[in-house]
Amino acid sequence: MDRTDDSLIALRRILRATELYERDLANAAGVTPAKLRVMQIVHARGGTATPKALATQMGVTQATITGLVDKLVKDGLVHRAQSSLDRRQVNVVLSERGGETLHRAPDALQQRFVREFERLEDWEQAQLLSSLERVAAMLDARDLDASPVLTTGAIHADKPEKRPA
Amino acid sequence: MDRTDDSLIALRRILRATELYERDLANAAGVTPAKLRVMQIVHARGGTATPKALATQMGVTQATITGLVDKLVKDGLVHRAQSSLDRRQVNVVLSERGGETLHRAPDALQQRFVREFERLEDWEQAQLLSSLERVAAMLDARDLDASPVLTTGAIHADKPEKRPA
DNA sequence: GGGAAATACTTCAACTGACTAAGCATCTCC
DNA sequence: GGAGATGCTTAGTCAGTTGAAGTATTTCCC
Repeated sequence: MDRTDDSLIALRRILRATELYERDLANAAGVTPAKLRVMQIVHARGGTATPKALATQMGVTQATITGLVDKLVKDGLVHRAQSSLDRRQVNVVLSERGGETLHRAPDALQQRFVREFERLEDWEQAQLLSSLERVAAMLDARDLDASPVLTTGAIHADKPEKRPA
Repeated sequence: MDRTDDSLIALRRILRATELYERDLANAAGVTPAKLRVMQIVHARGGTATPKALATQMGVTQATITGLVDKLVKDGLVHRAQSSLDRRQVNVVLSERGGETLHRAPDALQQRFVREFERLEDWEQAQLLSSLERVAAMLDARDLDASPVLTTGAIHADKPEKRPA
C-alpha cells in the first residue's frame, strides 16, 4: 500500500504543472514570471504595495524587488509613489497598462483550477477544500518547528544559509 | 461562501511553502536547487538519465541541462558516460559523492509531508490522496486541451512563446 | 548503399533573477 | 537631540535560462 508515495506524486504533479503553466502565461503576456508575480501581488493588495511587503510575500530580498520594480517601471507597467505617512516607504502602484497586462495573463491557478472546481458537486468541493487546507497546514508549518532537517543539513554544509528571513 | 477562493489560497500556500523549503534544503546541502533537482531525477530513474530526459522532465531546454551537468561534473557529483546503444546519447550518472549529497538533502516534499501523512488515520489518508489526485488531474491537463488562454494571450503578446515543447 | 532529414548534445552570447554588502534617508524612542 | 532601527537603493557578482548555430550520429527511404 503506497498512499504516501502516490500522494507525493500527485503533489509533485500539482507543483510542476503550476510552474510550467505560470511560465507560459507570463510569456504569453510578454512579461517574465517574476515581474508578473510582482504585479499580481500588487493587484491582490488593492493596486499598491511596498517593496518590503513584496519581498516578504515572495520570499526574496528587497534588493531583488528593487530590480524587478525598476524593470516594471521602465516597461510602464507600474510606477513608484512616495508614501506620505512614512517617507522612507515607497508604494508600487499598478499603471493602467499594468492592469491590462494582468488582465491578459490571469493567474495560473485561477485559470486552470477555478473553472473545474466550480463544476463539482457541493460535497466534493467541501472535501477538496478540507484536504487542501490540511496539506497546506502540513507543509506550511510557519516556522513553528524550526525545521530539524535544515539544522542538521546546515551543520554538514560547507556554505551558510542564504534565504532571507 | 468562497470555497473556491479558500482552495486557491490553500494551494498557493502549498506552492509557496514547498518552493521556499526547497531552497533551504538545497542550500543546506551545499548545492543549488536546480542542481539538486537534476540529481534527484537521476536518482529517481535508477542512477542514470539522459540530458534529453532531464530537460523534458524539468521543463527546460537541453542547453540548460548541459550547463547544469557541467557544473555537477566539476563538483564531482555526477559524471557523463556515453551510451553504447546510441552514441549520440549521454548518460548522466550519479557519483558516490553525489549519492551522499542527495542523502543529506532529502526531497523537500518527503521531508515535510511524509512524517505527518503517516500519522493520519486510514480514512484520512485515503481522502487526502483522492483529493490530491483530483486536483493534480485538474491542473495537469497534459495538453489535452490546448490551453485557450495561452493562445489568446499569444495573439496579443509582442513576444513569441518561449517554453520548450 | 547512400544521401537527406531527424535527433542528441554542446557551445556561445545574452538576459533575468537572486544575493550580499554598503550606503542614504527617515523614523522611533529614550 | 542623538543612537539605533527601518525602508529602500546601488553596485558587484553569480546561477539559471534561452535561442541560434554547430557537430556527431542515427534513421529513413529510394
